[in-house]
Amino acid sequence: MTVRVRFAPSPTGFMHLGNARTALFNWLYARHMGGQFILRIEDTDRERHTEAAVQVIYDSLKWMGLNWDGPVLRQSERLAIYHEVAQKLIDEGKAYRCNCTREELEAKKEAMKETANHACYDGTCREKNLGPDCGTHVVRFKMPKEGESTFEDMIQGTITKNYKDLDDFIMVRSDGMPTYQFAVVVDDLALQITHVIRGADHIDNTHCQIALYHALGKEPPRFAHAPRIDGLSKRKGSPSVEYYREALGLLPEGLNNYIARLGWSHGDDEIFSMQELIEKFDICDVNRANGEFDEEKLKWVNEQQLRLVPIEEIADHTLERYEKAGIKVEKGEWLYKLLEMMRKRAHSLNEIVSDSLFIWNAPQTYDEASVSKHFNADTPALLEDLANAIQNITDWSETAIEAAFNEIAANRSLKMGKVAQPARTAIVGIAQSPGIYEVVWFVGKDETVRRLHKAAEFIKNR
RNA sequence: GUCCCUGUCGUCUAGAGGCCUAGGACAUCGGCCUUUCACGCCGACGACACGAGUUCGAAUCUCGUCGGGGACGCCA
Repeated sequence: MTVRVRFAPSPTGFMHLGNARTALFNWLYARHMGGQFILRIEDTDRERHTEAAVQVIYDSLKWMGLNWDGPVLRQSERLAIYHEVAQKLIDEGKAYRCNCTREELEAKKEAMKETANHACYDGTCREKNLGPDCGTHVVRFKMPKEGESTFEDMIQGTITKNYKDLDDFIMVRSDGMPTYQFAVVVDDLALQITHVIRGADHIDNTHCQIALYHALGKEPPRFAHAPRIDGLSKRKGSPSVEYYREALGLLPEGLNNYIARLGWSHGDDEIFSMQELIEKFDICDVNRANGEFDEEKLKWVNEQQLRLVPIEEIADHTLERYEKAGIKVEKGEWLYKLLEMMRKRAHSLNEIVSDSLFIWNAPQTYDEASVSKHFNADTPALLEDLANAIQNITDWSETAIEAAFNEIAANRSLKMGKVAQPARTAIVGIAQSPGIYEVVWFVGKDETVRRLHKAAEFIKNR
């Protein structure tokens, strides 16, 4: 039997990192097993469900590289089926209508909290056999009263619960919409889902759902409940995928790698390509305890990925960012060479772009600390000599540029730092950049010469 | 309150009774490299929650205690 898993988010308007990991685990398991990964949108009820919110899910998944198989299932389009199944269960005496009002329920629940240790529905309508004409009503599932419910979770192991602690949960609301609890089972059955991989907050629900499967005469799928990710909600903006893509400028491989390793591991391995993740991931290897989110490590993992992915991909991710910065670049050898230079030292895609803008934009001002450290009365002459040496270069290569620098340093008996740092400050605006020869090469001969003279003037006029 | 799950360095984890004086990674601290920043390299610090068992032997098995998380919606 081929593995069929699904990711079933409700469109809340942003992709929470916990959800993203659930999606990743499902996707990895499907790809690892040669199975299928289905996307389902849980949009029963809820005013907040907008198309924009649905689009966020698509965008996040696409960016992460988690492609889904087949059409997307929308719960809102399946109301007839839910009603049909509900009716069948009522006819078989496995579900019943309940016309208790919310107020009555509320009161009973309060009363029960005083006397009993749990607050289940008291079963007022359970044996009434109410017909469709009983007024405003919901449909409840008739939960077994005796014994216990047990299942083997692929991550958590054996999980047991007494039926007496389980409720006659509502399957169909009074407005006719199915509840999550009910719709999941109907849909997972329709989609022939074999493995349900989701967050651990659904563990208790699982017993209800398994009871439903049995009532429908079906075998439940296998369940795997992944632990939660802690430490996200306190940080502003950071729980969503968009934040890591935009504000932090991460590579999807970086986020995926980190998120996969949070709660899952493969020996001492830390860095995985997507392909390696698919090969090595197994849902059984996921840990049981909650994990604490650590942005520092995320950044480090991302840095490693920044050095590993194909340079063309780095280009794809930076093109738009350059455009936003007002720079027009095209994919090609020159850009790849630039990105190779930048990726070795950058921590994010954003940094690759922002730290390389000096190539197009001459410094408007000079960093104060760099100025006081590297500019002095002798500097103008030095920079002008250097400008002349560079002006005389005939073959524009890094070797030639290096030779020019060496010549200046030798003539003046200066250590290279005494030449390179003032030059760097003059050309970049700050005394921090990639190797100075590379920098000069990218800035270009004429522009370098211009900037050197300009800085010399600046120092003289101070 | 009731129920469910969970507990190895600050954090992510390796570990499936002897290989563990507990390994790796991030962070931190120190050093090296170097024309700067960063990278990289080397080193240091640092944990089996606690208490009883079982066993020749326990981080690994059992029970209890304490701690952490979750569920108790006509939300998903």
